[in-house]
Amino acid sequence: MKTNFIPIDYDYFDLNGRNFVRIIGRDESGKRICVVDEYNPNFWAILKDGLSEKKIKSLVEKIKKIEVESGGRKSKVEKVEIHDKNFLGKKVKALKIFVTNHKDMHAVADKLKIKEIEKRREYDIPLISKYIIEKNVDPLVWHEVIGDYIGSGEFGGIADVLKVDVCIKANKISKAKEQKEFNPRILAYDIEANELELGKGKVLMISLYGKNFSKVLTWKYDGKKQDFVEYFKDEAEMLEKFVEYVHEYSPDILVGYFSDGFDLPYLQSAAARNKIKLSLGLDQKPPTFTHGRISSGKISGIVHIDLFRFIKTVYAQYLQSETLGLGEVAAELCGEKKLEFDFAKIGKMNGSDWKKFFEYNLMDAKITYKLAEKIWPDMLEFTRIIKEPLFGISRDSMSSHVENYLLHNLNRFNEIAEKRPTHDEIRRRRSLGKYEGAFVLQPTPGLYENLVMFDFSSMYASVIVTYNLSLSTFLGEGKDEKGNKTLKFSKKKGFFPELLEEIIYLRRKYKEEYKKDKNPLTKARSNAYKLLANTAYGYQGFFGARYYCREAAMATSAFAKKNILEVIEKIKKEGYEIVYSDTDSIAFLRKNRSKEEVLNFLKKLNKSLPGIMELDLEDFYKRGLFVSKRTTEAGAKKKYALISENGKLKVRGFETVRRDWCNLARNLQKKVLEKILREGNEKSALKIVKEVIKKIKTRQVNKEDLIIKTQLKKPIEEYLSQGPHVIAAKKMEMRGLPISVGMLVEYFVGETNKKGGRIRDKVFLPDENVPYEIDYYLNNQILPAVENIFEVFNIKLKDIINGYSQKKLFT
DNA sequence: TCCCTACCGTGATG
DNA sequence: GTACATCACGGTAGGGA
Repeated sequence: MKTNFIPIDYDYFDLNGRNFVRIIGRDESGKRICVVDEYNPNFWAILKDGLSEKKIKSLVEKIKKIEVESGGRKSKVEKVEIHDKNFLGKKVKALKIFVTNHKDMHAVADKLKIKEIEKRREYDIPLISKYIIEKNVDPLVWHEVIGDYIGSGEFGGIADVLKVDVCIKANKISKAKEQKEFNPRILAYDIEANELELGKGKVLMISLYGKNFSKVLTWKYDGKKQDFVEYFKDEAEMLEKFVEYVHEYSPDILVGYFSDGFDLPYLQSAAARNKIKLSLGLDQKPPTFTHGRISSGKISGIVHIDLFRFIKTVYAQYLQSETLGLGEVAAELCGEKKLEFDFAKIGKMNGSDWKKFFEYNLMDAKITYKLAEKIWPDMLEFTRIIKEPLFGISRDSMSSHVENYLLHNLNRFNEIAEKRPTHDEIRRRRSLGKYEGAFVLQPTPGLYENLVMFDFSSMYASVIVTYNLSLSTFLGEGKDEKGNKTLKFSKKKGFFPELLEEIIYLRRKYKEEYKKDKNPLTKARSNAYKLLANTAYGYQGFFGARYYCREAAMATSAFAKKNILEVIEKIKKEGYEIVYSDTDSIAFLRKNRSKEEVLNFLKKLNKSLPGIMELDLEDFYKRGLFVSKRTTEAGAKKKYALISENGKLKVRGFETVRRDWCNLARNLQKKVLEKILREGNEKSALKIVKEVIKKIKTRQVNKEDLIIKTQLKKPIEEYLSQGPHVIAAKKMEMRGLPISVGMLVEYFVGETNKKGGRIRDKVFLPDENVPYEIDYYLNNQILPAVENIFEVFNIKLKDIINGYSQKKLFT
């Protein structure tokens, strides 16, 4: 038989000691399909230079005899092939060694620590990745499969157990001629429990939301029944119905928010307590959880996605949200609002409280669904570009994404993959310490007019490409004419810079396409390449990378610095005044020159840049404000505010954009900056400050504007320094409130009977009925937020706050 | 108890 | 352990006067 299908989930199983890949997908009519494919596990043995053919032949014969046995399974070397390959850009002779079972490759590799073999590689690459690389069965891409139906009892009875429409043993899989659109069936879920801690409480309700599908399941009968809720006799019955509904809906993707850390393990433990099986998998098996710092919940045949994890690694840097909670993220990305619910009520709820609770729970499932739909294009594009299955794509770190992209493209260079670093190697790399990073120019404080900002596009990536900086092109240390130490890199293009050049090229191409045709897919594609390009530099400096090269990372930042300093000199020579520069951007004064002149100059500059380095116009700005540091006269770096010609504000580094300052200070600072930038002077801004000072002194400020939020970054007992937020967290713990690493701790500074003293002795939780301390908010929040801004205009705000220089107020 | 400084810790920039 | 270095700044810890 022959059919088109799209691979969604990958797994493998053993039969008679051999590995078979099991792909779950859909065919073009939407039927769920299982494709079983053969895979012959293999790894590489790179031979020592200059072995004679005779020697190699006898070595091959020796290797062919290797057998290992572990856990009742026997594996042997099935086949050995001799290949001409590249390793880190160098030509090598290598043996491709096929082993019966993937799990025994380590054991076989261990037996090859012999003098003729220089290195053993690729036994540490997961089977599914190797399979995709070798057989080109790429995830979320349409394929044509030719094969035979799997009958009852065949392949370990796979067709009897799996809840799929068709089961096929593949004979040949190739790319489909036509790439149709693919819309996965997404089902979102969310649970509520009476205790947050795993294993402690019970699951009170479960909500499900999908296309034309909306359910709330519960076993709580308090008050009158709601017509949108399904009631069950107990928790166990509810859990069983949940499993049934999941199978009925038949999702490709089951999605939750923080569900790796909460919902799925909670359901699993509730099922265990009730002595039932949470048989969510297409093979009727319960979810499994990978070990690791954060465990990942895997459901066989259905891709379980914890949206929070994908958003955290891939999306977070582009979000304005101060936390990555479902409410804030969904509000920003899809304009969906969470409902309100007072969790303090749990335990003493009446009928209408329950109704609210059910609605709240369902709304969470609904906005999770909407969010999943919204970011589906990004997950799809990431999957197609990196070629790893969706399950990993939605959870992997950025370094893994870069690395997987490399691994899936090495074949084009006939390259054997480098191994993962060992623990010892990681320790060594980490012990090397920091190397010199970017250049930041110290600005002179002041209010400037008519600024121009240039910036390099994907600067570090284009430096890597331009100067060919990578592990495989690193030649070692050398000396320049003056005898200074240098790092040498070969002229011959390495695969890393070459792939990166392609990424940059594709990024530019898809960015243009997006400009012409603004749709979520072209945007997601362009964005994925941008992220890869931006992370490539960090990857080479990352201690856990296969292609770690500290020298390449050092050289990248050094060449970047050299280039930007040269451009700064050229801009100065042209007669402009430089105001600021950080890493890849330069701000300078246009003075009386026209924009055309500036743009022509930019063109001229670009012609002088090496390789693929490219300088862009970031924008023209009407005004810009730079302030001094708090304690010295020197200009502060990474702290400025600009207003563009169409009136848009760009605020960087100021307290306005820092979430660990109270809203009163942040909002006031923002208003002050805006007034000054719009009006070109400080007059009306000063008025606003005075009003706020008065409000504080007369206790007219709402407490919510005084709350300070700080993240708890580690368990409280690990803190050496008892800062205010640690004290607040301790207070919460004493009261039995849930605290966890990563949460935002909220507190305010209140009045106590002692004057002065430590802040931490005056920390109160938001609900404590204590008046706020006027002096603290004046001197530690408002003053520091605006003092330096007014100093630019020679106004001493300290005197005004303390009421010394009343005369000055009215000048 | 006051004052100074080193260090801790968070969260920003690019 | 989960891309990099650079920077600002509040607040505590801890020693000396």
